[in-house]
Amino acid sequence: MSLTSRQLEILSFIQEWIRERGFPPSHGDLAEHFRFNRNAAREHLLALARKGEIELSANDARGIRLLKDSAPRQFELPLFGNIAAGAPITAPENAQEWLRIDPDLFRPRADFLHRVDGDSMIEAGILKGDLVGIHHQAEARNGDIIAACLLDRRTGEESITLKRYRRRGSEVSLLPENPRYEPLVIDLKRDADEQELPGFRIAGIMVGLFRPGAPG
Amino acid sequence: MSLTSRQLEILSFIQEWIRERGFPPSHGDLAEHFRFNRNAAREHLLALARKGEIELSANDARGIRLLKDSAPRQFELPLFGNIAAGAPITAPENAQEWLRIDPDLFRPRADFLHRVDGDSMIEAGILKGDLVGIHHQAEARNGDIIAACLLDRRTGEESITLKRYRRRGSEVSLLPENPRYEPLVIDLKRDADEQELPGFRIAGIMVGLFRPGAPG
DNA sequence: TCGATTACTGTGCAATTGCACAGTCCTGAG
DNA sequence: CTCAGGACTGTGCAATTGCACAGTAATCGA
Repeated sequence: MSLTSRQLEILSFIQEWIRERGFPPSHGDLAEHFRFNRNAAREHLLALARKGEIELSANDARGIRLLKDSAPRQFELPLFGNIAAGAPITAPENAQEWLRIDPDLFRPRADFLHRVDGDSMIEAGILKGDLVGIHHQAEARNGDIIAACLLDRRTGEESITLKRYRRRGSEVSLLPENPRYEPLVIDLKRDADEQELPGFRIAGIMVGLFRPGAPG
Repeated sequence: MSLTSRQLEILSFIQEWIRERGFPPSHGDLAEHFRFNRNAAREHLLALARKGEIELSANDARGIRLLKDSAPRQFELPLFGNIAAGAPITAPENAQEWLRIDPDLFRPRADFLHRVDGDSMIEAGILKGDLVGIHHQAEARNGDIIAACLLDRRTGEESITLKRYRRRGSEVSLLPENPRYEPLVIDLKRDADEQELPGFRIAGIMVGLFRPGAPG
């Protein structure tokens, strides 16, 4: 039995709440957040329990247990796809998958993983299919490997690409680590003004990688 | 600040309770189980919070969050050093460290991690300092990257090295992925007989890698 | 058109719950 | 000996909380 979109909203909120605080929300907490009646909260919980998503413990305050995916998210990282239209590309609810890798194994802490889809960074030891750990931050130093977020203004689609970062004045170069590829140069002044250029922002810096599987 | 034995009892009970039910116990639940007053429960919780074991959310029913890891070892991998004398090099009790990475993220499952200490595998995208995931198995196919276990018969020390495996008859070649290094060739027949040669066995095959930190 | 389901509002109650305050008993360090 | 801290008992209160019951409205397949 599948969930309605509203029920999925409620379930996601409960998961998020538990991850953040370590204990489930009460009926009142749900009602306050969604701005509905406490009884509406109760009925949603009953529906989620009926559909096997959660288990309710009768008469116990916050007596909610997540049945699916009950592992603590505290030690997991979200993996994001390459392209997002509309919603921000690195919003937790858009995660393709959650991998049980402790974010604190990276320095600084990783906020999400990104799958590398080409061989443009091969000389930095980053192969196609590798999952790179990214620490969310809007600025980078020269020489950092960054997850660059490029916006195609015609389609509204955002994509993430991994490149070495170099900035001179208002000119940003995104350098591949493979002689067969060309650097991408962006003029921040023009980028801010013109509509034809792809919008650019730094999604974060690379803080490590995970490779599931041996190389060829 | 360390816990008293009583406080440890209480903390263990809370961890167990959460694992079983998915939400923390109330003061009353603690009081009922330990057959003491509800206020005694509260004071124990305050003590645990003071000592940094838990975090309490004021006025929230069951507002307890565990701060230190209660993550099951199930989702962790041991990291082994390079050299072991005497005891088998990959015995869990000799682990340098346990890292929270789900062994099942690798295919096949990883049994331990090994830190790469040179650049002999650089062309396979494996850099110095990388942690490679190894699946325990005694045999390998040609082309597999293996963790080779070499025994120095004079000192009794075992060391692990990562190489690509190739076997022709009784001749095993351990091939680096770097033109500046030479292959290591072992004759299995002579290895079994003579005392001067280093003993060789396959500790396992590489099934992935983890790199904490960005490259240069 | 009917019934089922979803998604709510509104009210009320009894039990649960966190918390405050007042005490007791014991142990170990200064 | 004193004093602090741990480990409790006991009481009381206000807020929180789960839950029951009574409705409303919209949607949707039969």
